[in-house]
Amino acid sequence: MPDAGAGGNDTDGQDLGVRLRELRKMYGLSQRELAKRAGVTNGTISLIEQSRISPSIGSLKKVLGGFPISIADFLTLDMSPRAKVFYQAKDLREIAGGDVSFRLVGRDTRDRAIQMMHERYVPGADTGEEMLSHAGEECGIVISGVLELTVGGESRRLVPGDAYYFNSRLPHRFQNPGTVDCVVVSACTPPSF
Amino acid sequence: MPDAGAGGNDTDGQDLGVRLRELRKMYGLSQRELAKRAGVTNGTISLIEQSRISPSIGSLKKVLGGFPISIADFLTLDMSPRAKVFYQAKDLREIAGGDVSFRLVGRDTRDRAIQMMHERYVPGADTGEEMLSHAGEECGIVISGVLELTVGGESRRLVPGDAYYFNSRLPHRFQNPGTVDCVVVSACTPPSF
DNA sequence: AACGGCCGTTTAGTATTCTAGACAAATGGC
DNA sequence: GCCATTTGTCTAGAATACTAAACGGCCGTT
Repeated sequence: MPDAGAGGNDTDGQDLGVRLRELRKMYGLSQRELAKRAGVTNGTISLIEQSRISPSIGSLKKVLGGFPISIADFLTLDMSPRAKVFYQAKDLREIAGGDVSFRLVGRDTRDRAIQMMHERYVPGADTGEEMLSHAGEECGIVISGVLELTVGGESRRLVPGDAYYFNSRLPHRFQNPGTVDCVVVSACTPPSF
Repeated sequence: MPDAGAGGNDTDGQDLGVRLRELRKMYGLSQRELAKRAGVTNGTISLIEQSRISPSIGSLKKVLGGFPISIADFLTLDMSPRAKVFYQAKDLREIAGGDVSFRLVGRDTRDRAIQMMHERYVPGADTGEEMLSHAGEECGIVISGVLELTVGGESRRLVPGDAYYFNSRLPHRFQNPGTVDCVVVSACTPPSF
């Protein structure tokens, strides 16, 4: 009887099986539905979710092929229920070390992997509502103008100095409801847009 | 005889085996040395590197435990021989889409995961030479002052407008050789510092 | 040449994963 | 209540990963 000793429960990161189960339920799929998509059997899904086996890379890749997320993104996925999304200007953290000082968005920056850009939204700009695409995180600071941001159903109007941080898997939408350009310094993971 | 069909060669990303081999050689280890560190046998390493088997998550985790890199970082690792490191100011790419326009550092931004900060180096500042730590990427733009940057033995003096992009596994060092503060907008992956 | 040592590869056997199918519990119609 | 579906779990057998030990190749020394 294969125990959890060999590789059943992850020693360093989270439990792989539990995360798969959560991810599957987030997509509202049954084990059999996912199995069919992924090209494996339902039993395999069950065993993995129970952490009774340590799937091969090939199998895990097949399974994760069932929904739009890469294997690396899955392994680094943060399953915390509801991370902070919106930040007031005063929430921006000012860090001052010995010789080096800097400002950064968000408080707990560990386990985050992002890329920053300098964006400009003309009045009336709208990115639409799509894009669950493959995982990733997005954050940014409003420099000038007004930005209407909708994330996972929750909507906010951000003014200069305000910032945001959310997981790209959540449906999101950017709009400029104002009459002047909206400048945002933003950042996101690989696929960008 | 197990063929490469089941999961030997990766269908989407790069070849996992080749990457492991390259990574191992970058650290100057033999298969047996790595096997001993990782707690597996040399044969396993050989088979994986030849892509004749698709290792289990547990095994791959053990193997990668041999050197300081996480499994997720390994899977997203860019193995291109010598990616561009230094960028002239004119090399910064200005992207202008329909409603959105932005400037970003580096040309091929796919498969990059970074986080940006606003740094200030006082005259004489020096980060030292350590920090291979766990993987990651670093990039940045010099805003004002002069930044002396050494990456993998190669050294450059960057002035305002210049930028850099390199893999954190390479030994690197930041210095301010000037008499005034040096301001840099930089970005890097999780561990930050 | 012959030896010892280290290298990557390969092979036979064991351990594990994965499949196909059966099982019990929960759900929804009628 | 009863049937039909669907759910997650479990079991026997096939397929695969992993181990332990060998093999041939290469280099430096004697």
